[in-house]
Amino acid sequence: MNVRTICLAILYDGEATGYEIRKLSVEGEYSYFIDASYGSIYPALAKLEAEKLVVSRVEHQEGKPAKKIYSVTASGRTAFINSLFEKLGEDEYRSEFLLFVRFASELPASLVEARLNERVEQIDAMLADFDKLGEDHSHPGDTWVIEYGRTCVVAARNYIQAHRGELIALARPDSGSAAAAE
Amino acid sequence: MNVRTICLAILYDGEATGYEIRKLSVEGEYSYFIDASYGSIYPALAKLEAEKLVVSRVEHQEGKPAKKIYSVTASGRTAFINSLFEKLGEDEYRSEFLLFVRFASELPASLVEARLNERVEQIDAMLADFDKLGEDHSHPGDTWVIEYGRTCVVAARNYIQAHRGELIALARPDSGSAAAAE
DNA sequence: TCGCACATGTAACGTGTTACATGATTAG
DNA sequence: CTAATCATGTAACACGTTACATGTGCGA
Repeated sequence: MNVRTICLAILYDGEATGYEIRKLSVEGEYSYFIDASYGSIYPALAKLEAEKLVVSRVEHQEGKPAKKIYSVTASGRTAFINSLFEKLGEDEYRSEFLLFVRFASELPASLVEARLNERVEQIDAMLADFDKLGEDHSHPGDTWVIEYGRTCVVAARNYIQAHRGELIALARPDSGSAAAAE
Repeated sequence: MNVRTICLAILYDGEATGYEIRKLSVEGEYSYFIDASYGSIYPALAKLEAEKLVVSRVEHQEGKPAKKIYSVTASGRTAFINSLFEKLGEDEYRSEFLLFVRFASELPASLVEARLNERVEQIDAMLADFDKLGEDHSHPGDTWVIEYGRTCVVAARNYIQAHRGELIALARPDSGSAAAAE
């Protein structure tokens, strides 16, 4: 799943500028698919325009830089939807957290405990984000996707809470008067 | 999480060749962290050796190409464990499946249903893999990681089964005598 | 007045993949 | 006889990130 596809997906729901697309991809509902930077979005949009899959119009604003507002063309819509008919690529999941966990036995118990706590906090923050995203679900499939995400994340949280003790027991006991990190 | 780190992690548990490291990263227990190709592993190993974090010895075999067996040095171990003390990078999850789902309302119900079925089958295959991996857990942290993975994947499977109807209802009704894909 | 939000874009760089080059043995 | 497994490595390429360049207005 490349930046190109994400641009088309976002524009499918309505026009947007490169600046807005990046925001959506980093903070918004699309942040669960990709994290794109300006350096990839602007060239992708330019290429898409050259291929006539999107068109742009410039809007001048007083006091702010001019905007270049993109929207999909009919052939852009067709191309995007057609791409969804093709065989899906596999999901990919990369986790530094799990690599850390795997080596818990080589690390001090206080560090393992601290990282486990951090992780639960991160999950709680994500859950709060999901709640906010769930409120304005402009796109019909959004709710399903958000609830799918929530379900997985809650399962992860429960697992951590239920099995944190086992992992800490595996870790190296803290020497002496370890009050340690929090 | 780069190839370099994965090489150190794998070698931490015992010596291996570049060929074996790739296999582990694609098929084995490390496939849940990364999918590395020869083109990235061999150069990474060479660089690691230049930095004295690993050493190699060549083993000649009759009938087969010579092997270059790598193992970590003391400073390699230290460097790896020290890197685990640093702030963890965030997990990243990319899913073409979820992008597909988001646009279910633009797609034929038969296609949506077929993809949902495929997905459940894929999850079942993963679950079977987890069972096999669970058998020989040489590393103490492995069991925890595998059970964490299993928990998340089972939650996803349950969600799909419980809410498949809603998604199919959202999709475009199949025209006419649609018996469609399976 | 300092830095942030708005807004677009490019150039250098990093990191990884795909395809190529090479070559023997073994199983179907 | 064909394909796969073992085994290492390089070169071309794709794709993306970081940092830079440029500039205004607004709130702390």
